[in-house]
Amino acid sequence: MSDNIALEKVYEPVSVERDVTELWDREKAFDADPGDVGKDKSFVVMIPLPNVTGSLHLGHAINNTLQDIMTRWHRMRGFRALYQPGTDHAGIATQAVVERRIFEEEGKTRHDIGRDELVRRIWEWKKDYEQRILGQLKRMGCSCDWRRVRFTLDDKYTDSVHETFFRWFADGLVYRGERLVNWDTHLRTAVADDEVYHDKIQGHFWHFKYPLKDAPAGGPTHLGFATTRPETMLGDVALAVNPEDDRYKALVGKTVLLPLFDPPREMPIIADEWADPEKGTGCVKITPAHDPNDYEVGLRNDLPMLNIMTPEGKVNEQGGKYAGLTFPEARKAVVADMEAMDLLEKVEDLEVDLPCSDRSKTPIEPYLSPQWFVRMGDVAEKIKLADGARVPGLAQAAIDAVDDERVKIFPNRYRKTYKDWLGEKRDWCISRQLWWGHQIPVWSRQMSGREFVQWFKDESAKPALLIGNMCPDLATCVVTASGENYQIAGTEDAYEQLHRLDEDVPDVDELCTCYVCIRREDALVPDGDAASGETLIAWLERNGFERDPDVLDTWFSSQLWPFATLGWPEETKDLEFFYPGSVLITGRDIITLWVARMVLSGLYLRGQVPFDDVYIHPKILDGRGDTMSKSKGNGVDPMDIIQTHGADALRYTMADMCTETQDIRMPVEYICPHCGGLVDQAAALKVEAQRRKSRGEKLLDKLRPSDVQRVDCTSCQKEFATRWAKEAVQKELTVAVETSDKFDIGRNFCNKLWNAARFAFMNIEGVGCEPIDVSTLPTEDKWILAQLSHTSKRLHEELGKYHYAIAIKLLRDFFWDALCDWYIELTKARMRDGEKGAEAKQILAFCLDQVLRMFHPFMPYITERLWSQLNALAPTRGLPGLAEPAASDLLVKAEFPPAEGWTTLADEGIVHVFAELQEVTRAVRDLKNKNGVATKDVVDVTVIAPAADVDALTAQASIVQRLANVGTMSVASEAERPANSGTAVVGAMRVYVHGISDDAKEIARLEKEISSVGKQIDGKERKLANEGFVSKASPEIVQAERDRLASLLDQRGALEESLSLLR
RNA sequence: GGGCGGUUAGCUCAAUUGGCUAGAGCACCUGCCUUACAAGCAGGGGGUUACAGGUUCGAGUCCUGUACUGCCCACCA
Repeated sequence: MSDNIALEKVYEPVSVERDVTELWDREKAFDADPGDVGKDKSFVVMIPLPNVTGSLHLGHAINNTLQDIMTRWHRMRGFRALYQPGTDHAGIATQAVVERRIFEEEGKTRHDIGRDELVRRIWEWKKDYEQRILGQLKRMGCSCDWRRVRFTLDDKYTDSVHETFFRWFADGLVYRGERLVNWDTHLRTAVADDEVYHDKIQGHFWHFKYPLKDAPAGGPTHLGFATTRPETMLGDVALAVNPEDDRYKALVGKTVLLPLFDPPREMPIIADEWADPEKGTGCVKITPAHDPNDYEVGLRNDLPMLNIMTPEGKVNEQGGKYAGLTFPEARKAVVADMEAMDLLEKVEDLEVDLPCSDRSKTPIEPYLSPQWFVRMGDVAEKIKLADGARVPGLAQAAIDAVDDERVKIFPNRYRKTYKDWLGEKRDWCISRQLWWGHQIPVWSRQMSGREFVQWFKDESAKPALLIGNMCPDLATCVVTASGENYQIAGTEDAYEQLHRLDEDVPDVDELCTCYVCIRREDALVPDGDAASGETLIAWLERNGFERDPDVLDTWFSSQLWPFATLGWPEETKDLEFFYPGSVLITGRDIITLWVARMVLSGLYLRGQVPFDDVYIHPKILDGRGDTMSKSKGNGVDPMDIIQTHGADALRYTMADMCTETQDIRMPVEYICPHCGGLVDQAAALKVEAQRRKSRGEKLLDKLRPSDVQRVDCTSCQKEFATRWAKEAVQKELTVAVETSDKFDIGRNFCNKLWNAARFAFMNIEGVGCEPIDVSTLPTEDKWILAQLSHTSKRLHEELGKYHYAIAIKLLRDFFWDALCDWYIELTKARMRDGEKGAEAKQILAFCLDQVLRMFHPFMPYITERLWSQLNALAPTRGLPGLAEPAASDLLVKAEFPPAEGWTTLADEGIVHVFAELQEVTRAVRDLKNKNGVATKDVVDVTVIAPAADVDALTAQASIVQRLANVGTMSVASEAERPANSGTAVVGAMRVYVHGISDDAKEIARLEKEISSVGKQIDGKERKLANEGFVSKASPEIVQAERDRLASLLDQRGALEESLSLLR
């Protein structure tokens, strides 16, 4: 071995990853700069921005690995590839985490410390976790352009958010509405549907009746109904029956009395489809302000929306004598009072679903509260997109984009998820009663309609000037005024509308709220007196306007990710070149929340879809089949895997397991810090569950990994801590690293690649780059080159379809099976022979060159390291005139093997010839093995083959000789079986391995094989005797079956002949 | 409740429009420390494709139903 081949015998990822990272940093390898539109090709992957709530787990690792594979692949294909990094502020999630922590450590709530202080604390948290996340991404080898890191709350990003809000506001797509929201009475905030989970609890089903007013003679005096939530009866405004229900038809329009009030509240009996005649009495109470279905009924029937709840979850002044009670107290009181009035008929036990807030774990209440919404449905006069196209509505625009395949979704089945959800066209509630996020850029003030008009018309009042002077730059603000009878909105014609107002304002004394939406926080009052330099915001606040305290839903900002990161709303070079992007790679859970919204906002704001493809990848599950998540505490830190197996092994394994249909199960093990033994996490959970049971604890749910703090090592019996343990426990016991033996696959593979390269390096130093005549090459050379070409072509095909697992398997098979196990083994002897070895060395160098290029997107570190070694030892590589890949100092920027393969090398015929030789080789090896002959022992072989093949086989004999340790191999069309030979039949050939068997053994073996072949023959004969098969199956299939039968018959003939000779 | 998946070797997964003897890796068995690699090499055993029907010359693959199981969405007066 030459001195400059200083590679360790075993691949050590730690130092290699460190060195290669330095190299890439130094060379600015991932910097993506815009090129010439139309001339240069762009490839853009936007990272699905991780939340700064916590650090990344393996679920992110697969996501980012798959993104990086695509990015690196395209970069090597000559695209200007941008992999955009960044993080999400993740509103509710982050605020909740920090709040919880503050409460645990200091016993203070957010109200104790105040808005500014809480936000400051969250920024600190963010700084910490953003750094950790970016560090994790770097260590995983993600080739992001690190100069471009963005955060959804940074200043420039906030400009994009305001711009979007402003445009939607101006177009009337953002509106203020009273809506039922999921109200968290503990956090005093609305939470999104997806932040609500449902608990099953044991509840009751109360059957009550309300008395009828003016009950018809002889008719019913009361109307029965049932409820699981009696306290909401305080908000009842009607009873509903089904219009088709004959029992109640006569009562529709009559009045019932709600006797909990004094005097009793009178309510109509209405007909509405919501009432199901099959359920209960067929009569249902309607509480529009506290139930989503009743809300719809209320809208349809023009019922009052009677809110009976305070934000804290108590009964408000609408609740009469119940005001001030909490909802549970009100429930008891209502039931008691109804019972006292003899209006309670019966109580059933019923398991009811209780919606709970994911954040505070307390029950949520449907609550009527003012919120901001984005209109998703179709609008009357169509929406104008940024490119001028008109669409019926935002949701429809996004549906159309998938329908006509401007956006292609892989796998195809997820189109349905996307379209079904958008098809509902539900308006999007974008306001959140939180402190962490983009505060809504709207200031408001109450005033009378008269005052409003006066105020705007007053030339000395700034907003009037704003509107009047500002037409060219209306950009800065839009004013809408909403009252019962009028509404001003829009930009160009707002001024006109305003002036029309004084003529026909119907009720100018009515109070209205004036909302002013600010486009940019730093916008100045354009009053011709610019020297004052007062900002609009300051001006508004000086004039009694107050900013909306709410912040925007976190998805409002993340939907802008594909262009906000590129400088939008400024028309930057980046935006021009890198938008639209190429592919979005993400998990299936955010197809609706994120993907759909990026498409619709991309269309609206840019006139183009944000990406061509969407690839949805499998989920990583733990050993029990649960998805990995922070809240379950079963997420494994990729750093743990990188520490135990290396980043490339992590990536290799992820790609290898990434199939089309199947989620990825990842059993987790702790590595005992004392003895290094592995302890199964699932088993540790069982032990913990037992421990708790024996302590008399009741376990409602199965335990989560985060519930386990201490584990006894099953090998050394010593105790260790998990990463979920309290700090004191972590200090007392040592914390165990988590791992999974799944990653052994990747680690083993890296080691193989490492060692194959070491072998090559020992042989190829200074190898030339001479013209080669393929036709005169030895069979194995032609074969490996044909396989290489084929592999390159197939690799492109599969990666193009996002078939990661198939792609990496192709590569693996080429490298390990073909190159290592056959080609290198075959050429070892040649390599040592200076003269004859030259060609083999050149081909080996070329193959290694190609293998490293093809593997690089999957395993960037190890391949980059080996690449520099290869460059040092054999700087010129290729087959002149046939295959001449461009040289490159850095593999990360090297040219990828061609999409069509190396067509000059694609000799399909040789592949079949070689396959036969492999069969013979295996047969000899098998016979030796079965007869207890050591692999290295040399044996003689006789092959009996059809006369036509004898010459060719004789010529190729050396392949079998070299690989199966064969001394002499004689090939003939006829020969006697040498005494004590082991016999095998391969196709039309008979293989005798001399002197390794005895007749008795051989007879038994042959009989067994004849019977096995016989079974196959029977099957084939039956099939071919079948009229239907022969007449209906395609001719090629039938012919193939005939050929196969013929060869089986030959084989049996040969076996039987051998057998009879033995006897 | 609606939708989308899954159920194939002991384990984790493949199997391109229905068509060679249903394939890999891990684990297991046998033999090898053969000068790149024992994280390796050479061989081997192991499957009534969840169950029940149906379509077809032919079904892991298509259809119907059942049973588990996972995810997404909606909702339960």
